[in-house]
Amino acid sequence: MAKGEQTRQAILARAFELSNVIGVAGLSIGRLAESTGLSKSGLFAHFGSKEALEVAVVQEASRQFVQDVMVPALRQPRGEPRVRALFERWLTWGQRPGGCFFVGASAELDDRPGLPRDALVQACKDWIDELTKAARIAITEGHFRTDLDPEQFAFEEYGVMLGAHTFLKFLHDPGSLDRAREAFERLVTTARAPGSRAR
Amino acid sequence: MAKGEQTRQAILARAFELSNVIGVAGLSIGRLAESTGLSKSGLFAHFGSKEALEVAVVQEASRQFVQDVMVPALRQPRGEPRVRALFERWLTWGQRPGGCFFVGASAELDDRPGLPRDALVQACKDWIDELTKAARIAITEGHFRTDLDPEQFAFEEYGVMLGAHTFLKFLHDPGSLDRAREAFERLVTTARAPGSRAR
DNA sequence: TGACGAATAGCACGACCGTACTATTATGGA
DNA sequence: TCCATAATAGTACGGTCGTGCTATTCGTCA
Repeated sequence: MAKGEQTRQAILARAFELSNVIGVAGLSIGRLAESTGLSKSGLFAHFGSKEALEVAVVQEASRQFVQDVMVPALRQPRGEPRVRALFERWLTWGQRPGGCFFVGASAELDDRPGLPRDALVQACKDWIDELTKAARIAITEGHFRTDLDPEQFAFEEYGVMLGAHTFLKFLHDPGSLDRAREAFERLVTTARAPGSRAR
Repeated sequence: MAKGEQTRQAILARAFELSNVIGVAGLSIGRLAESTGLSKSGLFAHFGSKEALEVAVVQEASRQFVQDVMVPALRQPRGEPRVRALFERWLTWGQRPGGCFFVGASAELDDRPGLPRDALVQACKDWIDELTKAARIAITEGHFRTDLDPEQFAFEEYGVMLGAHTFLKFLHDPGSLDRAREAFERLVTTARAPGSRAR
């Protein structure tokens, strides 16, 4: 019983690595089988369908994202420090080979309805929700203006992340990270409460 | 002689429509042939390879983008009005079915080196260049701060566009356009020269 | 240790892909 | 009008895809 779960996890780890580079849709069962040393049918049996495999990959990506980005960032103090931690942790996440899994997968799945897309949308919404909540907390903590719209803040922050990903992975612009950080600073600066200082 | 060019153009127009929705990579010669009423081999003969077809599609997209977005916007007065026109024209362009071709195609091709990718990178760089130049002109016109970094401005503007695309086409957020406009307003506001007023 | 069930492999299938090669039809200038 | 040639169709091939069915190997518990 344990054996099956163990290989399944190994498959998913490899599948996530691969799809981070070549995309969720670009992932094929044959190639994944070859890459894991399993037979095509042996691997297939673990998921039952390509679609189920894709869903599992999205969930594996979410699991790793929560572990690597969310949890550490949420350990930071409430308010601006936490907002900053979320952004910086994402920047690191986005620098793995292939860039941010979710940004890449979003573009692939946006016109392909189905369970994988649904799972991905949920993951992204959760992330944006977290960004929004962090901004809201920064308001209650007195770090950000009381009339700041936290959802708007999250939208713009997400846009900076998308820009960072695109400039880095697509345009191969070496200044991408610096530009993203500067954009983030401008975002935070205009969000600050009058009298609140950088931290 | 004219006949061939004529069908080729018809093919490309249809190919652009299709790939705007299903992606450049998702486009297949068989499906495109069926959709245009040609035979697979008859259509193939016009391009010689799938890759050449993809390059042609990117060029067709660029052609339409220049015609629909760039040219009209560049007819606006130099400075902030032109900056605004570029953004608003893009918003309209991004609302066609499938969203902005370039945003979608960027994610598809970012990990697939080759001529189609090169053509796409060039098109995107041209666009970002145009955004940069417009911001630079706005500085010389006295609309924007003299210490504004036009490239940084373009980066952030591009990020807003990416956000608009993602929130609209992937997250299906109906407030996407308003959020994008608000983000753009914040961008322009902080870019303005002291004493320069909204126009 | 034996046996039962889970895990994996082997193989075949139909579908679609891009791309040759050849045949047919349409076009446009002499 | 005729004919060279461009434009299009027909057909076939090798490859990969997802997936079903059957056989074999392996892990685990009585």
